[in-house]
Parts: sequence; structure tokens; C-alpha cells
Amino acid sequence: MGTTQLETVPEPKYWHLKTVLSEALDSEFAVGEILPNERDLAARFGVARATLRQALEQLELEGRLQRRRGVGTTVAPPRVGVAVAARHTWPGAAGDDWQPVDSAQSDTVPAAVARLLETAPGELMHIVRRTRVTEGQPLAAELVYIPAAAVPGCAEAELLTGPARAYAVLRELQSLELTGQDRTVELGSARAEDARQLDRLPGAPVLVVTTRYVSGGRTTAVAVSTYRADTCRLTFGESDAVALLAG
Amino acid sequence: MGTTQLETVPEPKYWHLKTVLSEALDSEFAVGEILPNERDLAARFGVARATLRQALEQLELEGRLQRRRGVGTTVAPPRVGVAVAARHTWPGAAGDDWQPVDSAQSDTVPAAVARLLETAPGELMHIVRRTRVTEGQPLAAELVYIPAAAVPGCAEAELLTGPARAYAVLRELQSLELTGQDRTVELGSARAEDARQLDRLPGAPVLVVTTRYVSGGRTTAVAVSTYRADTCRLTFGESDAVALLAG
DNA sequence: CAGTGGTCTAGACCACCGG
DNA sequence: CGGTGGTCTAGACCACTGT
Repeated sequence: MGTTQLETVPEPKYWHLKTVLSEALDSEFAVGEILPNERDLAARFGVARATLRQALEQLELEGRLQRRRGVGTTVAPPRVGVAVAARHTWPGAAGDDWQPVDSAQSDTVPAAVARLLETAPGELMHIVRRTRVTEGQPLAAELVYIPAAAVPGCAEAELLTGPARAYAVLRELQSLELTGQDRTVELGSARAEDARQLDRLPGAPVLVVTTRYVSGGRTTAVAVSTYRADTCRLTFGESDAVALLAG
Repeated sequence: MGTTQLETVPEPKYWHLKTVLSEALDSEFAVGEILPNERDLAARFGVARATLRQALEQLELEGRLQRRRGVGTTVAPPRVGVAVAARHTWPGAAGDDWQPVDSAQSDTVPAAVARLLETAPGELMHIVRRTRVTEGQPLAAELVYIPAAAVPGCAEAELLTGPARAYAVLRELQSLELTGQDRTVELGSARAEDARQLDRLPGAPVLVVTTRYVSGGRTTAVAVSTYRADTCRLTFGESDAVALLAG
């Protein structure tokens, strides 16, 4: 054959672009600094804006950049380590970093949650909403699902509103004995409501942590926490390892 | 108080499209079934192919779809639950699900790894490569970094190749006492090499699990495992909770 | 208001897979 | 080979942010 194919696999432009930009971020930009706008950057690299955006999207996914409509693209600080370990404590126990927002009742929950709770369709549930914030930045949003039958003592909580109502429901939960819990972590995209709470656009990538709380041999509560994937690094520490390093 | 929340916000087309498709997947398609191709789908919904693709990307990110170049788009099975808990065991201990691939020596490691290991630049390290597979599908790729100084007994492993060499290094590690470990989970995008191993394109979203192994008050090994984010749900179970449900 | 990132279009070509 | 998804272009308009 005349024109022999060179060994090189043609690297996509956006991939190469991402590499170049990544190195530039390391060497030429400080955290918080704003980059040139997308149209200028695209022109500078001789590509269409869509291609440039594909590279920026990757970098944002990796937590290197932060883009905000109407403002610009800035260099992101390193990801925040967020502890998710807190072994064997109910949501709302002393020392957890969540802030109750409100609580509501509903008889319809996501199918995945219903499956974990082994509830019948239409069973009444408390849904407690909480947020997790660090230095003014929202990190995560959470919904805690609790079958109303499991916490009969908080029926009068219905008279309360806002955080007070959320506290009342969680307090009732803490009177039960917690015998076990487990967690799953998976990738998801932010629902519209979560996105608003996390100061992101709908569909933004999030880490979804699902915690199942077991009491008396039965799943008594399920918490679905959605963390901003761009800014968070979940840490599952063990206190003994940490203690060793500190000592 | 009621914010009357008058009408607002035109929903982006791709977002609405994603919702419609998602419902169609639930009701009209079976797992493994192939969807119409992107050009037909776009025409059917009256949008440009790029817009349709934006919706498909979201659904793939959520693990609902699987797209393969030259083949088509298929309905993905539910995500696989992958146990990451295995408390306090060295990599390669009996019963773990990883398959050693090979091992090599290097004096340069990623900056993030060097920081965890507190190694000096240029210090010689073993790098063990492993994979995790379920039912023929690759789930994860892993690199285990071990300072050569920590495992002096496996100097002659250099004569071996492939899995045998990886086994030799890990066996040496297991002779040490493991006093602690901790983990972090974050979102990343697959490097070219990982992508090949995971049967995905470079840049595919992955869950990066970084495990730090502590022995004698010092970090003796760091494992960086990259899981396919589209197909994996990481589970951090506690045996007691599981036992309760089983019993 | 001007400027930013976000959405969308209607094309084109390429890399890959199966028959 | 034909058909698939992956990449890329050169535009356009929209939604949001700051001043």
C-alpha cells in the first residue's frame, strides 16, 4: 500500500486540548483566577467553541475548573475532603455536619427507596430535608426517608414548620436503637431541586450516597445524600488510622 | 410566606428529552434492547442530533444506557453493586476479587500518591497492576504503589514477569502488620490506559477510590482503583447489618 | 447595559463494528 | 461494505451576572 498508515492513533482535538489546558492551569494560573472567555480561548487554539467546551467540561468534571454563567470560568481550588464515615449514628445525632431544613409527609417515594425500606406502596413517610455547607459553599443536599409507622411519637410535629419540624422528626428517630447501617456510592446527575440547592445547573454530576439505617432487624430509615462531584472528595476514614498519624 | 412562584424557566430541550426517554426506557424497553439510532431518534423528536446526544449522555452517565461505537445504543442493566468494604486487609489477601496483572518498578509516581506516601522524589516504588472483573465485564482497574524500601524481601521478584511478579510483591506486603486504612472516593475521568482496560473511551467518567494502608504508624501502600462509573455502585457494607437482614 | 457561559442547529467527516 | 456512535465546525440565540 502506498500511503502507509502511521502508527499514531489520531488523538481527538478536545483531548489534546484538555491536556494542554491542564498543564497551563498547573503552571500559569492561580486558584480563583479567571480564564479568558470561551470565544477567545477557542480562537486562540484554532478550534470551534463547541470543541473547546468539550475540553472545559472534562476539566470541570475533574474539579479543575469552575464555570458560572454570566461570570466566567475560574480555576477551582482542590477538592474538599468530606467525611462520610460517622459510624453507627442516626442522622441528626450530635456532631454531624448537616443542617435540617424542613420536613414533609408523602405517600409516594422513589422506587429505589421503597425497595430498600420494604414499604408497601402508598405507605405514609416522613421526608426530612437537610443540607451540608462548608465555608458558605453548599456541598450536599439530603433527603431522609422515614416510615411514619416507625416514629409514631412525632405525629404532632405536623404543627411545626421548617427546621423545627425536621428536628422533631429526627429526635424521634434517635430514641430507637441503631443496630447497623451500610452505604452505597454512585454517580448521578442533579435533579432540578438538588441543583438549585447546590448552586449548580440541573444535570450536574453528583455523588449519590445512599445510607440504610437498620434498627431491630429492619430498615428504619434511608438517607439519600447528593454531593457536588466537582468540589467534593468523600472520605471514609477510620479513627484509628487517623489517630496513628496524629500521634 | 408562600412565594407565589409564578411561571418561569423554559426547560432545556435536552432535559425534557431526557425525561421523556427515561420514561420510555422504563415502560417500553427491555434490558439489552437496542434503541433506534441517533439520527432517527433526533428526527423523531424534531431536534438536532447534538441535542439528542446531550440527553443520551446524561442517561448514560446515570447508567441507564450503554453506547458502543459501530454497534448502537442499548438499554443498560441495573448497576452492579461492588463491595469496597473488606476491612483491614492488604491488597491481594485471600478472598478479594482482584486479579493481579503485572508489576513494575518506577521512580516517578503521581504527585497525589507521593504526598500520601510521604516519599522523597525519585524514591523507587513497586507498582502492581490489578483488574476486577464480573461476568466477563471489566469493572475496575487498579494501581498499587508500594515503596521498595517497605518490602525489601521481594527484590528477586524482578526476575518474574506478569501476574507471578505481582503476586510476589503483594505476598511480601502481607507479611507486614496492617494497623489501619482509610479511603476516599471522588469523580474522575479515565486516563487512556485505564479506559482501554475498562473497555471505554478515554475521558469516560470513573469513580476513583484511593486507599491508604497504614503499617507501623506509616503509610506503606496506596491503591488507586478506578471503577466504571456507568456500571458500578460502590457498596460500603458492614457485615453486622447484612447478617441481621440475612438472619 | 455588555459580556459571560448554556443551548441549539444543520450540516460534515472519522473510527469502529458487524455481516 | 453499510451503519453505528464519536468528533468537529460555524454559526445563532437565550439566560444569567455584574455594573
